[in-house]
Amino acid sequence: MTASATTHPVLAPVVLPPISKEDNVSKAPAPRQTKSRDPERTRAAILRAATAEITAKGLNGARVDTIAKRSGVNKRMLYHYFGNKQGLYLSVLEETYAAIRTAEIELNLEALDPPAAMRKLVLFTWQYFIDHPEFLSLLGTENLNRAVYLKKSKRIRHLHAPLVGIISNLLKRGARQGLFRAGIDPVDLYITIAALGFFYMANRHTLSTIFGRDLNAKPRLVQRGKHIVDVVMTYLEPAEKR
Amino acid sequence: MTASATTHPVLAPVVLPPISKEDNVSKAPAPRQTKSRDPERTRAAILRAATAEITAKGLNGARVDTIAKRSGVNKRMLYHYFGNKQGLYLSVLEETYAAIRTAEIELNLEALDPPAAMRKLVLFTWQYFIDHPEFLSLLGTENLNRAVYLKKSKRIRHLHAPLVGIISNLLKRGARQGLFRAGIDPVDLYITIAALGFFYMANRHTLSTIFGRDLNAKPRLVQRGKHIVDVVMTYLEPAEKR
Amino acid sequence: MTASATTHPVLAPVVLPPISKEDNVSKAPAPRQTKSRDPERTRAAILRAATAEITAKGLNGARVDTIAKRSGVNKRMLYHYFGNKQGLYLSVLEETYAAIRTAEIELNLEALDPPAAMRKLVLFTWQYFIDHPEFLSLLGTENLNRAVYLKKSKRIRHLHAPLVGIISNLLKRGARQGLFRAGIDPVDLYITIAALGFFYMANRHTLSTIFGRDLNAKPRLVQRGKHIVDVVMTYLEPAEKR
Amino acid sequence: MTASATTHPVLAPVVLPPISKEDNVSKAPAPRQTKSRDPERTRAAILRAATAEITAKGLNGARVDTIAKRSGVNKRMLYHYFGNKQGLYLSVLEETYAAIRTAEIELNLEALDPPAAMRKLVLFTWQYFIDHPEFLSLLGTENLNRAVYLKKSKRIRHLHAPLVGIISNLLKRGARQGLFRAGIDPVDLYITIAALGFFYMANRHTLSTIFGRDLNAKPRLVQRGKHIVDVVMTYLEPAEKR
DNA sequence: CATGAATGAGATTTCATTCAT
DNA sequence: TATGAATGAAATCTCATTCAT
Repeated sequence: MTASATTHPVLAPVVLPPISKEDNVSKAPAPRQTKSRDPERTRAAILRAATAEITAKGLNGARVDTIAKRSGVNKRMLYHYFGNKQGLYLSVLEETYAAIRTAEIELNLEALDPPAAMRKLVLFTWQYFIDHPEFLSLLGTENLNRAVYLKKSKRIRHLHAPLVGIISNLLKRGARQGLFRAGIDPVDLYITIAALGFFYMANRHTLSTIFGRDLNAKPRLVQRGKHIVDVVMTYLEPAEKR
Repeated sequence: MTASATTHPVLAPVVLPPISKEDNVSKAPAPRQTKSRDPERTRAAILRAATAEITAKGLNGARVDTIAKRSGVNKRMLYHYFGNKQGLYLSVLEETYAAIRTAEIELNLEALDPPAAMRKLVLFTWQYFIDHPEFLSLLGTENLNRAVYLKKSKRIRHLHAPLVGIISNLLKRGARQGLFRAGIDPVDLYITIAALGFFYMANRHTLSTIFGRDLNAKPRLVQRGKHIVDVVMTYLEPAEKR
Repeated sequence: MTASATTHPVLAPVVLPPISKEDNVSKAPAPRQTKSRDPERTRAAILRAATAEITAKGLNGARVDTIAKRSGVNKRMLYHYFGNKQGLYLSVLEETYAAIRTAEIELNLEALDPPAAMRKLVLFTWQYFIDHPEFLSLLGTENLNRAVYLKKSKRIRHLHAPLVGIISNLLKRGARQGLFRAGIDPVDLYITIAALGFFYMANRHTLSTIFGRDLNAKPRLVQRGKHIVDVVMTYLEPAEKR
Repeated sequence: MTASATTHPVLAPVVLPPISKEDNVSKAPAPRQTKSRDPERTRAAILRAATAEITAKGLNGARVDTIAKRSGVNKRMLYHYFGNKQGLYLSVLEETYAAIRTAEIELNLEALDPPAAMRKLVLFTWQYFIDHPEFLSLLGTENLNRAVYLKKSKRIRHLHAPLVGIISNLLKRGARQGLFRAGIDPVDLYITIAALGFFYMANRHTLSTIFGRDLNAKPRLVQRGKHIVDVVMTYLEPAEKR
């Protein structure tokens, strides 16, 4: 069973709005705002610039000066609001995780029948990775650090209970209706769903090089989406159906 | 269909010998070798230390001084053999890629029937990721760099043709015998096989944190191996079988 | 000859009330005073916080932000009342010197017979150093600066004439009555009296460390007081008595 | 009993050679030594410049750039040899303490009769404070820091046992011969000896200002030396003699 | 009078690389 | 070949002071 083309977000693009597009951050310094005195705005500007810089170059490669310049804010403010580079990084991490977890909840999967809900989740996840390379980069950076920053953040750990609950309910509903295999662990399944998209997108540069294919080409992205749905839905089919 | 326990490398540990174990690199400086005058040995020592340092901290986080100290070799030698830090990184990258590709070829998959060969490949890949965290780290680092170093290396690009050939042959043989679906692309399939293990292992630190599970625990690794085989083999089954 | 215990301020504690105890300055910001509009109070709060911060960390180590926070007063007020950090420091210096000189005059030494008056002065000085570590710190800081701030303050220089007068009278009275040696210079003597306590208290941290004794322990302080009185009174005895 | 003028180090100047004169450190950068490659010399140059800068301005007031410039050494070397500013400060502290303790031992007090030995020690100490203002400054700085650096240094703590031993022996010898009071504690006495000179010299800037006397004037220094000897020797006389 | 965000100058520290020995 | 001291450029971070509100 495959995803129907009409609902496919890559073919019918931008079904799911990007939350914080990297593209919005221009390299040129923002026009001097002559003492804006708007703390929230300043904080947000720094965070936006930091996300772009850190996800592009990693925590070690990112330059505080560059972040300050891009955000159009005095460097000193960066320390005022975030303490130091690491504090800034932690905030970027928290915001970035919060964004995807919030978007997932807003999918409202409870309202759909289990297979449709599952396809929607799988495609959403895939599309999210396409739209948010910064999320992928950040995961890579954080894992290189053995998640030391993530472990410091209480906020992040509490973000994930809802996700597991949603998937768990979905699997139970599906199993009760005889549409899904029984006994599937929601965390295992989520890891598999994420894995199929993450590896492709996060490693698109090396994979494109070693396999001599442009994995970023739009048709390939569409095809990969179908493939992922295919793999997951096949796996979920109850045994008697096979 | 699941992997039989008797062939499972995690249960029957260390079926595949690690090629360049990170563990071998102690943090203490190597015993002074009093003018070793053994170029190959010096080169290898530098490379080993550099692999450990770079995969632990990324290219930007790695310190040239630390690499020199760990390898017990004078810093000047490092520049003598590898030109600069980037050259050293490139060599690390090449060696690391060569190791996995060589190991794959040595699996001798042509000698097995298609499903057995496929299971072997899937489990090998999974086990390799478990044994070689440095490979995962390097991929992460290199993708953060948008594969700029990889693209410079002619050596690496030529390493991958055999892999695609092997998988392609395997799929064709299986399809001819009615054991696999037809029309599966070998690159797509390899990406899926790698994805299912890579994401889990590369992101084990963040995933363990956000889901409150120790993904490094041995029983979970065994279970994940079975899950991956299950997903892949189910996907490969021909339609009429389902 | 030793000080009698009944008049000893350490044994009969808190004979002389502390004027600006460091202890009163809590590290937590003072409760927001919602637009106090009480200039004197504001000034005093700043001065108290500044004394604590500057004497704890020196002029260079003190932070204007910290002083503002501790005093519960806006930073701008600090500049309003004291001009700048140096002006604030100068005010702290003046207040601190004024406090000890005022307390000395209030001893009313003229009313006592010379030996009793001298013992009272010596013990007062010793006790004052115990109760006012901030005074010792400030002297240290100011001398590191070669007294440049002190020299700017007309107020401070005029504070000391009375002290010299009091000691001078005391010595003359004692010599006339045959109780003290003749020809002792009051400034020399005051420096000696202060020296015997100052060095012990100001350097108690280093001295405790290098000699492996806790010089801050109360019994030791009592004993040191006796020792100082002993040294001074022995020195003052007329030659024929020895 | 007073010190005889003929042996007085201020009158017969420089009896005791200064160990590390601040004067030797010129403010102008040392002539570029074109890659001297003499580690000991480099280390010493940094230490000399650091001692001058830190004792003149305190730890917080001292500038790493200035130290580098004055020592004619690349700033980076400072971190190479001493880790950071605090490490450099600790080394300065250790060297400075070691210098006075070494000089004390070289007095060879055991060879003199007790009163002569005591006078020599008292005058040495006084003269040392005159010749080494950097020692006084450093004590002040360190006490402002509550001796946190000193406490870290094992080296310094072991330097002081000999000093206490020497004084202790001296007092015992003197008491046995009926020349000194019995029962005097060597640490108490040393603190008193040091106090009488330290306070005068360390606080000479403030004291000169508030008392309107130039305490740095040579005749006054001579007189103060006599006074200190007088105070100490009077105190040590056995009771029956008085 | 009151607030605390914002600033610029300058502080400490880091690091890949070179070079005298 | 081998050593590790030395370097310059640039990184992160600090701080007294000012200024819009």
